[in-house]
Amino acid sequence: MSREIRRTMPLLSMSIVMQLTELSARQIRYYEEHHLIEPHRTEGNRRMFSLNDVDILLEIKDYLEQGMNMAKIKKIFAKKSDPVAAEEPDLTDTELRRIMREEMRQAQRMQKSSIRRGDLSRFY
Amino acid sequence: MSREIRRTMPLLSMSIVMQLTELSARQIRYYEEHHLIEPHRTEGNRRMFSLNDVDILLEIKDYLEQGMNMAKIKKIFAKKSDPVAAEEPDLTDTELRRIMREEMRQAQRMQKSSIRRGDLSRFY
DNA sequence: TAAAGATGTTAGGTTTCCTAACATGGTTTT
DNA sequence: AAAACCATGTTAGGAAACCTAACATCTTTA
Repeated sequence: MSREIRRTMPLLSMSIVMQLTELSARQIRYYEEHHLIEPHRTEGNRRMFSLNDVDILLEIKDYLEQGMNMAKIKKIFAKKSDPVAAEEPDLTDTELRRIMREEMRQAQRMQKSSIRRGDLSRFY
Repeated sequence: MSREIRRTMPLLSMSIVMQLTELSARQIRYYEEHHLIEPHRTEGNRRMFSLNDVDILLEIKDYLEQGMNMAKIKKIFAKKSDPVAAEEPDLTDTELRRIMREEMRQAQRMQKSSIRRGDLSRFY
């Protein structure tokens, strides 16, 4: 049957994606600006999202809540879709510096959290 | 996770249901009038359909293409959702007569088609 | 020929979405 | 500390999609 629902079919309007993800329209459009999603467009230029888009948005939301910034998140997705080309990123200087900063922050966070998780406090 | 997509979640706007089913908006609204579907409404009164609604619409379309009329189709769905109460239908006389007519026509069709399938023509 | 059924079409109004711009409150950078 | 940047909010003006209600049309039935 061709009546199957594919993850990439553009089925969903802005409003329901907002509901499903609990993101604002502004946020969703902003992430599109950064090419993290590329929703389909109707003839009348309205965005139509796929279930896949929703998944990506939820992932983005998760990263943001963990304190990552756009630059870092972009890098993650770039690595996912093409782990090789991700070695030599074509990012602006500013973005690069941001990423490195974020990288360090993440490292710190990992330390802290793993201490909590593993309860290594006895070593201090 | 509550991130699961349920068949009954009202996710789909009119336009994409039109695409998925190849029915006109007029038709879809008409079938709603006859209570074959009951799409959810947004705060702004726009219909939102579930995947389940789409299935039902496709089923309706199928029946229509087989030559059934609304009255018959309604009866089929009534029987499905409540096979017992379907015994004593509270339909208008007109609808009832329509159904009986349709019933006979279906009987004829069944005969014809089963003849073709089983190739009983040798008995004639 | 008139009634009923199923769908098309049109009109006028409302909701949802669009882009573009400016506003804002944190962070960085200088 | 001032300037720049990031991520998001907000607003304005316009267009697309949708709504209901009514009338039109074509088939089938009475």
